[in-house]
Amino acid sequence: MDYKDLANLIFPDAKEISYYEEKYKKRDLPEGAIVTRFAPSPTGFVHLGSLYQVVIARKMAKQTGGVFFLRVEDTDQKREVENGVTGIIESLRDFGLTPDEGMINETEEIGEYGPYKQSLRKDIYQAYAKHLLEQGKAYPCFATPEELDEMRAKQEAAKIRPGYYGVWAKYRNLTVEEAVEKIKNGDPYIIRLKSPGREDRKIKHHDVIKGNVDFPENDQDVVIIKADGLPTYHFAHAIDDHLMGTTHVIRGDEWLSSVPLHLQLFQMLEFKAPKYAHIAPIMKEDDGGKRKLSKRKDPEAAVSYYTEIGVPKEAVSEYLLNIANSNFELWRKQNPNSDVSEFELQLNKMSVSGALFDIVKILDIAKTVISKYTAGSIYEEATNWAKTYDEELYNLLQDKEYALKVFGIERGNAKPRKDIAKWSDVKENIEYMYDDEFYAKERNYEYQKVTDKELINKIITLYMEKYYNENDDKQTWFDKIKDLAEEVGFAREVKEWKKEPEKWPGHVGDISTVLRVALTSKANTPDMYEIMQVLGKERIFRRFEEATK
RNA sequence: GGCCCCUUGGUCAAGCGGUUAAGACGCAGCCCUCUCAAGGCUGAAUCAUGGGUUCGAUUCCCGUAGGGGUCACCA
Repeated sequence: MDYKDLANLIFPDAKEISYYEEKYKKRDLPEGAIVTRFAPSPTGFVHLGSLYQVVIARKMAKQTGGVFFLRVEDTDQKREVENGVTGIIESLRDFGLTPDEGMINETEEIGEYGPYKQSLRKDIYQAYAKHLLEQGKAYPCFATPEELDEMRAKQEAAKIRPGYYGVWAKYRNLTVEEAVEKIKNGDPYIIRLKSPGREDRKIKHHDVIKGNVDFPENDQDVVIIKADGLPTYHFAHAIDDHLMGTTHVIRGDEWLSSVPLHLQLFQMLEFKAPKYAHIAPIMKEDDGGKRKLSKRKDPEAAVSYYTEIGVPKEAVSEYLLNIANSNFELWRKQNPNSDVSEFELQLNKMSVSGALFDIVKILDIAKTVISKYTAGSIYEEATNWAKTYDEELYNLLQDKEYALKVFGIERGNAKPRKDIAKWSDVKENIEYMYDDEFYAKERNYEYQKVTDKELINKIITLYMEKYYNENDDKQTWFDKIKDLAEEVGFAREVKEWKKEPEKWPGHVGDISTVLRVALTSKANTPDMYEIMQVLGKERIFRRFEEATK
């Protein structure tokens, strides 16, 4: 009896690996094309850190004419969540990050290298496991969980390196006969790699992001096929990324320490190893210290958070790109209107240590992004957001023609307004432009500098009776406010007043503030002339009359 | 604890043996023919620490401290 007999006993139906090697042809791609992937567990949850990886992986593929695919890693049934795959795909779509191939919903997929769901690839993994068994590069291990616990306890007590390796690898050197007997006897087992590594030898690894990193060789006989017949992550990674033609494995740096194992696996399977790029995690300040952004503790760790508060998807992507390559910011400044696809991302320029997450900066980017939208796209996006998240706003926006006028205030010019960072800001930004809302709410007329009610009423009345003309252009309009200021004894020009502030009780700005507050019940608003244009004479006068009561 | 990685202003960071140590967010002040949001200008603020190497270290080497990751039949 030899290894072949053992292999046949364990996996009698597995195909030859040549079958798969031929089935999955080398990808026909241009020179330098990069193939990347996103390989989540189907939990339905997408972490900001995962989105970060996706932004980077997809961008690298796109900018080199390569492929970015989605593979579902569901080899751990405990992690599975109902409709988890759909949840992930939808989250990615919300950010405009659709994969070129892979799963497209819970059950369907596109692409020539499938199945893209690991649980459906069981026969593939078993074929390769059989191949290793045949060569004596893997073996069945009969250790029970209790046995392993006991071993670990002993190792811990003796303060030696824990794990299944060397002399501790109890079933490593069983003869084929002994193994066969145990199997025939019905003893449960899993398949382990027979690691040829030695802990006292170093391997050199060049990581695309981390640079040169030296590790001891892997000498652990890791599990490659579990009791349920499914592979462990490590084994699946090697098989899948080989067969699917991944050129660059871009993943979180919690995987960095598995590199020696992975490299060993590729070598033992006689595969060409991919390049690895290990991304530093996005961190969060936690009383003085840093820690990874946490799914449980931090709402902003979930990408759905940004969709919910209505941060535009480009803003999130740009922020992430900015963390990835800080020269992105400079590029954006020089190319304010270029598409991000024109920016060339460089993996080797990425930071090796984790950046603290900065929501303020994300919102700043969002403001700039939104400021470039036309009134029309703001209307579309805000309405779309409001439909699911804010019914009141959605109702306000029903009169599209009017909403467009409101959103058009100080927009579409060279220096557009920059006051909306997220769609959830919109309502309070435009509410006062709607009469129903305006009159329904309690109005606090805080006139700032001018406090005398008589004078306030005089200013408003004078303005209505003597100065307001709906046909005035902006210059004339403002000149008239100056005239009004003069008439009530205020300075015409702010500058003049600043030179000799004791000469007048106030300046034209104070007068226009009175009008602004009377009109909107707010001390700060966008350009008052444009607001008045949108409101129209009748509504303006009604508001003024209301204010003088 | 073993192994691996990291350390420039409050934050993101450029830098790669000689620089007045970029830039952005935030903060403060000023300016901008009405207030805001912007925009412009100005300012405060950084090389963890101790040793080397060198004519010269933020930059190279070693130690220390601090931080992060990892040590599963989870990914």
